[in-house]
Amino acid sequence: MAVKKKAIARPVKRTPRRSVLSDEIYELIKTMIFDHEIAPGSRVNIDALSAQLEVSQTPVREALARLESDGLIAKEPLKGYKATELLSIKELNDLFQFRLLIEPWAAEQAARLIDNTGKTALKAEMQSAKTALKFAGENQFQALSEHDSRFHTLISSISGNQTVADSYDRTHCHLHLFRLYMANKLHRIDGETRADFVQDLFEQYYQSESGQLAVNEHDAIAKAILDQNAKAAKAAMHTHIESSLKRFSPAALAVYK
Amino acid sequence: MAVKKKAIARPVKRTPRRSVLSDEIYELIKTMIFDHEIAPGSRVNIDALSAQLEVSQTPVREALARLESDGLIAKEPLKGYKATELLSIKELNDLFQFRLLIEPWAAEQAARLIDNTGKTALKAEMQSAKTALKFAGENQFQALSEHDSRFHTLISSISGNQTVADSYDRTHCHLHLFRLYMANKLHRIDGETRADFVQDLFEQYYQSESGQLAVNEHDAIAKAILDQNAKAAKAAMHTHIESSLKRFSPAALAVYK
DNA sequence: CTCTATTTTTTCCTATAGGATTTTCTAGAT
DNA sequence: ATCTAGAAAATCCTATAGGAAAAAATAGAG
Repeated sequence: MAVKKKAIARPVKRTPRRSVLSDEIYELIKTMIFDHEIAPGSRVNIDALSAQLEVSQTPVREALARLESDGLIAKEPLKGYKATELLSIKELNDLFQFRLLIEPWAAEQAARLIDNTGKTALKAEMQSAKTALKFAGENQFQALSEHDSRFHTLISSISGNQTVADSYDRTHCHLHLFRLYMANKLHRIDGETRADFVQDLFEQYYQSESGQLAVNEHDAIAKAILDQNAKAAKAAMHTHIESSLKRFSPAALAVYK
Repeated sequence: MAVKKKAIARPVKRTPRRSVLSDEIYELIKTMIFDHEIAPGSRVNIDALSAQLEVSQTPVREALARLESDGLIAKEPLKGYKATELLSIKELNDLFQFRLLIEPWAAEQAARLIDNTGKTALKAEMQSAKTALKFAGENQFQALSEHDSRFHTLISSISGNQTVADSYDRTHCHLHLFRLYMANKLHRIDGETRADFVQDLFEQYYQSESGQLAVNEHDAIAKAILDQNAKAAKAAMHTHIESSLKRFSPAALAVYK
């Protein structure tokens, strides 16, 4: 029954403590990489990072270890961590080749195995895509990019094969693609004319006609899956990925030229 | 110029300090999972583990975070880490389905792109397989299992697509298969007759005729790749994986019956 | 002016202590 | 005898300090 009257004016920084801190930090750092707050190839200082995020080093180290497994951070022993570089042309092609091996099959299986819960989720996701198209400029890119990521993850999940779904998630392909986009955006701020050109190429991918085009392709995939037409779903996914690479390639080439 | 005469009788446990400690710990714990020193489904106590390995908690926590990304350890927030369970029948099938998507393509590409360095490595690996067949009993299983793992990793590497090779490595499929084998071996020690039956099924996979069979299939794959016959390499790999699943399935079924 | 060697600084890496949450054990009541 | 409630123990999770190694900077000699 001791009177607990410490009354320390402790800053209320951590409100109710929602979950595990290291998981939060993991997501935070991933977002920082996403947003180029941690630039590709730049070194990641553990002390500075933990100070900036106002946590101890331990959760930061755990998060970095996981990000290293994900291939987003590279560790050089006794030197420190650094963010991985942007995808090279070859790596971009490799990534899309990998997707061609995985995703058409996943779409095919999804068409075969989808249930009512899955159908509802898929319909809702396509609805959000149409909403996204109404935005303009940066918002549209952001919204469509997020839809794109959720769409592909959803299908690999509906495929019912967790191994396949996990292997797809671990490529973090949308994160890599978005980083390429961001790299150009930042170049543009520097006022380089070449970058303007590249930027336009990127915007072709999601915005205006091409944005509509990507959503149309998603629509074709979704329709085939909802109709449980496995063959059509597989073909539509294959076409979509190849188109997607074609839309990306010139932009990527320009970055490395 | 102070006389540094501390002369503490410190135990010489860390000889020359070869590399990074957390990497060492990562490999150590992975081996412990491999060998069922950490049994499937059992809890992993950080305090106990760090005491046992004679290091602090930090490198252990880093290693566990990476193993969680690998899917070998599961973290339940505020409850602790535990080793993942053995593969279920469905997960076993999913894993082999995944391999069917990846590996035949990898073999095909390997046949197209292999250079002299790759050819030398592949020949050497096949030589080691023949040596492995000379062993008996447990040694043979161990040697063939390790050859099997190296063989598949080598081909995915020669394919030239790092994304594909990484995604294959991260499935840790040989580790999972070996854990199934070990589970039976331990059951057998308990003297259960059912386990004896299962054990026999497993030994059919690698030992005696089946051991020879697996190596023969590897030989066919290697020959096709060395001949740079892409189509044959793809077909041979496909056949091999399907055969492999057939050899494993009855054993896995028996475990879960 | 350039190269080398030493000092300084940075940064990783490890160890230990304390707070918070969950689990387990014991005691009491129905 | 069984179930519930409270206390005790175990364990995870976070924070901070100190030691070790490598990188950077500076000073000196050629």
